[in-house]
Amino acid sequence: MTRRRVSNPLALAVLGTLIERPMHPYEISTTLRERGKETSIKLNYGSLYSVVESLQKHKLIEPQETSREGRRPERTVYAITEAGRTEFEDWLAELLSTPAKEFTSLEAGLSLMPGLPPDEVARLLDTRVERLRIELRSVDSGHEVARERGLPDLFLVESLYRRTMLNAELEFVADLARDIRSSSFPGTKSWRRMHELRAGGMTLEEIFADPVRHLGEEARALLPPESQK
Amino acid sequence: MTRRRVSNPLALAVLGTLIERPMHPYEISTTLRERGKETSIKLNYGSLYSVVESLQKHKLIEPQETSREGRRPERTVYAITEAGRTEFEDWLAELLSTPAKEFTSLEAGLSLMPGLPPDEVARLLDTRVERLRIELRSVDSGHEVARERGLPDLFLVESLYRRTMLNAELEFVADLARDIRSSSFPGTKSWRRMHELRAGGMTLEEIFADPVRHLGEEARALLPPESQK
DNA sequence: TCACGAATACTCTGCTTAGAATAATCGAAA
DNA sequence: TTTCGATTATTCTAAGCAGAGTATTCGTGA
Repeated sequence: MTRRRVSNPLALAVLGTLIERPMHPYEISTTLRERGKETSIKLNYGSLYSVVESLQKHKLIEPQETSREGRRPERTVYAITEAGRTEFEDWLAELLSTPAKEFTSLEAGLSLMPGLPPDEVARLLDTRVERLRIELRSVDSGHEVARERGLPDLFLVESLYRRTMLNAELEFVADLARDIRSSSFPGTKSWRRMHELRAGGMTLEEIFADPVRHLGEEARALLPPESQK
Repeated sequence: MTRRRVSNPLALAVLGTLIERPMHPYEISTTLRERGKETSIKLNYGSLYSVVESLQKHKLIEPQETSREGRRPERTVYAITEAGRTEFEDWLAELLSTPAKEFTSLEAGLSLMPGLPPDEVARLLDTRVERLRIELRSVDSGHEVARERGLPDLFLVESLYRRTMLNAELEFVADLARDIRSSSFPGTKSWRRMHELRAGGMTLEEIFADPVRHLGEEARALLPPESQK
C-alpha cells in the first residue's frame, strides 16, 4: 500500500484544505478541526508536520512565505501545486471507488475468540452491544444538532456512513452473543468442552493431540485434512 | 491507545499461538497462516520479529532454547509466561467488549467527497459497489469450501462478520450513489453548482466569500454561525 | 545429478507516527 | 496589574512498522 508517495490520509486532507487557499500547518489543523474532519481523519501534530514536509518534498505543495511575528516561532505558509491538485483528485477518486482491506480490532478479536470460554465471550459481546448503543445515540444526537444548524446531509455523509456501520455491527454482535449462549452457534459445544478440560488441568497440546476423543465428532475438522479419512 | 505496552494485534496472535506450545517466530508465522489468521490480523516478518522482541522485553514471553541446524540461522524458541497468559485474556476481552474508534479510508473519502463533482462521485461509488460484490462473492465461496471441509462456523466467525459489514457498506454506497445522481441527496444542488462555477474559472475562495449568492439558499449553512442571523 | 524454484529463517534499514515538550502571546479575572 | 489558563505554532524523540534483502537447505523434474 505504499503506492502513493505520501500515504497518510491526513495528507489528502491537507491537500483538500490548501485547494481553498494557502495556509500554514497550524491553520490547516484548526480548519480541519472546525469542519469536524478530525472525526473521520486522524489528526495529530506530530503527523501533520511530517506529512507537510513530505508533501513538500514531493512537490505536491510548496512554501510561499515564512513570516515571523514578534518572537513567536516562524510560520511557513504553503500553497498547493498543480501536481498536488491532480494527486488530490486522483487519490480521492481511489478512496471512493476502491475498497481497501482494513484490519479492525473486532475482526482480530473474533478470530481469536476460542481463546476464552463461550459464556464469557457472550458476556463480553453483550457489553459491546451496550457500548455500541451509547455510541449510536451520540452519533444521532450529533445529527440533530447539525440539522438544527441547517447543515445539509452532504456535510454529514461520513457520519451517516458511520451510523450504518455501527448498526450493522450491533446487530451482528447481538445475534452472535445470543447464539453462543444458546449453543446454537455451530462449534460451541466443543468449544465449551475444551475450556472445561483446560480448567480441569489438561493442556491444549494434549487436547489437540486427539481432538475427536476429547471434544467429540464436531472436532474432526481440527485434524489435518489428510488424516480426516 | 498506547495503553498496552505492546499494541500491535499481531502480538495478541503471537500470545494466542504460544499458549498451545513453545515455538520459534517463523513457526508462529506459518501456524497463523495455516489457520487463516492473516486475513484478520496483519502479519509481516518485519513486524513479527520486532513484536516478539518487544513481548520478551515485557516478560510476556521468554526464550526457551536457541538451536542451530547446520549453517542455517539460529532459531530461538519462545514460551509464554504467566503474565503473558493474563495479558492475552485481558486484551482479548477488551477487543471483544470495547468498540474502538477506527479510521477507515472510505470515511476519509466521504468526508472530502465535495472535492469532486457529484456525477463523478456517483460514478466512482458505482464502481465501488461492483468491487464490493466481487469481494462478497469471494468471501462466500471461501465459506463454501470451509463448510465442505467440515469446519464449523466457530472458525469462520471473523469472516461471517466481514461479510455482514461488506453487505452493509454495499447497501449504503449503492443508495448514496443513486441519491446523488438524482440530486435527492440534500446539498447536491449547491455541490453541483459549485463545480460548474469552478469549471468556469471561479476560485473556491471567491465562491466561499459569498456562498448564498453563488450557490443559493442551501449554502447558508456554510456561513459562520454568528452571521447566519 | 544438477539446476532451479520454493521454503526456511531471520536481519536490516529507513520511513512514519504518536505523544510530549517547548515557548511565546493573549485575554480575562482577581 | 499581575497571574493563570487557553491559544498559537512548532519541534523533538523514541518507538513501531513495512518491505526488501540475505543466506541456507530442500524438493523435484529434466
